[in-house]
Amino acid sequence: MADEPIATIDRNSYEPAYAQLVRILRGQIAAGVFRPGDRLPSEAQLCERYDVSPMTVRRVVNILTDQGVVIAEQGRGTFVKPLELGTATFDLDRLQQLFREGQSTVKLLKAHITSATERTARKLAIKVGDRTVFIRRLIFQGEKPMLLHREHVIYDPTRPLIEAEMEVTALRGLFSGGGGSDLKRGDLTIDATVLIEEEAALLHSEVGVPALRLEHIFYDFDDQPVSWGWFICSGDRLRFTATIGFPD
Amino acid sequence: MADEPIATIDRNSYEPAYAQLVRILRGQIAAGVFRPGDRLPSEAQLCERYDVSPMTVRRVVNILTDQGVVIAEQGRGTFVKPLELGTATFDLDRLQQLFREGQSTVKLLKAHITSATERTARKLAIKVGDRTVFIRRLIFQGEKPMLLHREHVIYDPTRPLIEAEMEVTALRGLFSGGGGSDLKRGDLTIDATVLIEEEAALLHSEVGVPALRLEHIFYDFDDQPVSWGWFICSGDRLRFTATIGFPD
DNA sequence: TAGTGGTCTAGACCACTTA
DNA sequence: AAGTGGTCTAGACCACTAG
Repeated sequence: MADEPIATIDRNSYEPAYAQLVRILRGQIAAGVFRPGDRLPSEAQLCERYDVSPMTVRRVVNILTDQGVVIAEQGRGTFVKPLELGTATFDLDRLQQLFREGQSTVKLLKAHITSATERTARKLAIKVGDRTVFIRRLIFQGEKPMLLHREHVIYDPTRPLIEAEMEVTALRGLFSGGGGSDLKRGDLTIDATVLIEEEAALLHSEVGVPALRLEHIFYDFDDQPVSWGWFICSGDRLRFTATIGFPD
Repeated sequence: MADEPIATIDRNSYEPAYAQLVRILRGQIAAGVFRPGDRLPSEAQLCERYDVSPMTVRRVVNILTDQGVVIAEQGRGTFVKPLELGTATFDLDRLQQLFREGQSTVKLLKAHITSATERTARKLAIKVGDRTVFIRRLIFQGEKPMLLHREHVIYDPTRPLIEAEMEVTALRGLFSGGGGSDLKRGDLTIDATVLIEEEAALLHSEVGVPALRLEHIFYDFDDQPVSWGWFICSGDRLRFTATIGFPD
C-alpha cells in the first residue's frame, strides 16, 4: 500500500462519477502512468479504489473502449491501446464553423433548370435529359471567398425544392441539422484537384493551385439520390486535421 | 394496440439483448418508421415492449446517442437526429488495408543522417543543424507504386531507432499498432498538392497531377516531437470517403 | 403533478483465459 | 480453480420539462 491514487471521485460534483473516472484514467494514461500495452487495474480493483459500483466501472471501461483508448479482452484484462495511424478520423469541424451564425455569408451565383448530362444522370440514378436544377454558390468568410459550391438537385415539380434549396439557410441547415430532414443518408469523398480558370477567378486565386474537393451525394428514405455536388477550396485556406492518441 | 412491433429480443441468441435492440431501433429509423425529428418511445415504453430492464434500455439509448443517431433531452424525450454534414468523419481504412499482410510491399529508397533545416527544426522543436534521419520509402500495391513517404526522425544515438524505423515493419506497425508503443500522440493533416518531377517519376505519374498529402508528427510521452513526415498519393488512386446518416 | 431522461446501486450469472 | 471481462436485473433517487 505504497502510493494510492490521489484522485478520488467527488460525489458532490456536477460531473457524474463515471465521467470523473473516465477523466482520471485518461489522465493517468496521458501522463504515462499506464503505457501502451499495460494492463489496467481489474474492474473489481477499480470498484474498490474509487468506491463505485461494478456497473459504473463497466460503463467507464465501455466508454474508454469506444474512444479507442483501451481494448478489453475477456478473461485477460483491459489493456492500453498503442497508437494506430489507421484509427485516425478527420472531421469537418473547420468547415462547419464557417456556417455558424455570423461566420460566413453565402452568395448565390446562378441557379437554373437544365437537362442531366450522362455523368449527372449516372450520379443521380436518373435518365440522361431528365430535368435537374444546377446551383452555384460562393461562400465568403468576411471579405474572402473561401468555398465554391456546385450542386445538381433533381427537379421535382410537386415540391418547391428549388426555392428551399437555393436559400442560404439550406446550406447552413446541411451543416447544423435544421434543413435536410427528408434525407436518409449522404456519401462524401475527399480528393485533390487543381483550380481551373473559372474557379481561380471566383476564389481570387490562380489557375493550377492545388485544391481540395469535397463531393457529396444525398439520398432520401427511398434510397433515391436527391442531389449531387461538391465544394472546392484552395488548399492553403482550409485543411483537415486529426489527432490520434492521448492529447491531454 | 393496433400493430405491435414484430421484432422481439431473442434471449437465446449469441447477440446480446442491448445489441439486438440497437439494431432493431436503427433499422426502424433507416426504414423511416421514425423520421428525423420524431420522438422515440419513452424508455419505460421500450422496457415494456421489448421486455428488458431499464438499465438495458438506457445502455441502448446511450449507444445510439454516441453513434449520433439520436439526441436525448432530459424531461422531453429522445429524438431522431437530422443529417448533419458537419458530423461526417473520414477514416484511413483504405490506407490501412494497404499495410495488411500481403497487400503491399515497401521499398526503402534512401535513409541517411542529415542536419535539420529551419523548417525541419521548427516542426521537430529542435535546433537548426541538429542531427536527424531522413527516410524515403515507396509503398507498392502489387506492381503499382501507390504511396511515397518522406520522414524526418530525430537522431538519438542512445537508441537504435534508425534500424527499427527503417524496417518495413516499422511502417506496418504504425498502421496496425505493433510498433509505436513509445508514442503518446500524433497530429495529422490532409491537404492538396501537385506532383513535382521527382514524385511523378517515382509514382509512375506525371508532373502537375493533383495529389493528396497526409502529414504526420508523432510525439513521445514527454510531448517531444519524435518524427515528422508525410505520405503523398496521386489523387486518382486513393480517396477518403465517409457516410453520414443511416446506411442500413 | 406527471412524465421524461440521467445516474447509480448491489448484486447475479455467464464466457473466457490462465495456471 | 481463480480471476477476468460481458451481460443483465429491479429497482432507487434526482433533474428537467410540460401541462
